[in-house]
Amino acid sequence: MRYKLLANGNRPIMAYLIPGDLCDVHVSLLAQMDHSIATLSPCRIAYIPRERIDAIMNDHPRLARALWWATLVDEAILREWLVNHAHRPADQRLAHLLCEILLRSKAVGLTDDDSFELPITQDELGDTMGLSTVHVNRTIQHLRATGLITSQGRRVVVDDLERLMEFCGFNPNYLHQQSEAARRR
Amino acid sequence: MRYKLLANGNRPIMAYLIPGDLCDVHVSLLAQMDHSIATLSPCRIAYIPRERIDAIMNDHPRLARALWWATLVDEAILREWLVNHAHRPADQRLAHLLCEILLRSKAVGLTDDDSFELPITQDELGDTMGLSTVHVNRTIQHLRATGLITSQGRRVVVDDLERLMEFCGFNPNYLHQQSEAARRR
DNA sequence: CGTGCCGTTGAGCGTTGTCAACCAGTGTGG
DNA sequence: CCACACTGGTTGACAACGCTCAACGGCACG
Repeated sequence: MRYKLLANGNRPIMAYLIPGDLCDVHVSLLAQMDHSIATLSPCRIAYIPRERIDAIMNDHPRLARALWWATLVDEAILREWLVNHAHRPADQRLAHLLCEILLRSKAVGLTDDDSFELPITQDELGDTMGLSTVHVNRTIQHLRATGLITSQGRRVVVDDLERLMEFCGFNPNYLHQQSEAARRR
Repeated sequence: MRYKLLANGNRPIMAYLIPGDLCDVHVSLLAQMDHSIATLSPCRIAYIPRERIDAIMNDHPRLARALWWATLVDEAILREWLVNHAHRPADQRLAHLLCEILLRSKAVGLTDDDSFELPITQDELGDTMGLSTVHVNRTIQHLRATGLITSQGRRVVVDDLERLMEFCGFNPNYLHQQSEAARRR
């Protein structure tokens, strides 16, 4: 995850990185890091030396383009989070976050029939959505009561993805998950 | 500004573009636009054809790098907005937004001794920060009463920037406004 | 002199936060 | 094997922040 530490004791979480995501191109381009990165579960991490990125920029314009593309997708996700945090009530906010995690996990083959492992505590969900732990808990119960999700321990099951997306106004286009062919038109 | 239109009638504003900002590199890289762009005041806009961007990517790695850099700064700003929207109360949220607009305007020479024109209605500020117009109004009055800002019509005057930044916990590092020399280290 | 936009104010309500406590599961050391 | 501590989830009561609804005033524009 990406996070910051605030003077008031809050620890806002600003992004979840799932397997396959680039996490740190910033380091080679920006002079200083403006946030921190931490793991929420055991991770395997590939290290790409700065010189390698430089070399790609110089000699491989198509790869450079792809890297830039990845940054633009991250940006799109951030914009959607912004919308989600500031303009939707807690229940839709949580539902929206779950939809995104489900679709992104699915894209890398980490789901099992619209159910997935969520290695995130309710406290961390609160830090992500700007809600208190208590309210996150009640919101989860609300979604369960409405039949929108089922959860056993860390496993979240979405029985009817269409309905969940409908509930929170989820439009997946911001994830830009089309095939490369479609992307180049 | 960048904005979206939601089914529930909201119109979240996700970014303000000030003179000199790139507004639309997305078009040449992402297959579809996931948000809209509109002007809040009269603007002069430079159009860069898609082929020109392609050419830069292929033949001018240093320019390509600079474009990518600009994207990363946009991303950093989005992250900070995310923090601001989800983790600060209304008064600090507004103060933080004003600090950012002031610093970004100052960087392009649009300020006059820590005062600047803000061509944004209270309604639009509400759409930006996820607050109702009424509450934005009361928040502005609160900042005025505390002596943190003065405003005459569209003009906002910050008498004591240090104090305003202190009030909202503003850390300007996310704007990455160092000189190019510092940036390359 | 109307019309419309923007800012302002008041009253009442609802969502969410805080505080405090309790419970279940898990790992640890005696 | 059993206390013990610790983490994460759950619940209740109450307060606060921010929203909605409704109305009004100033100002620009035609």
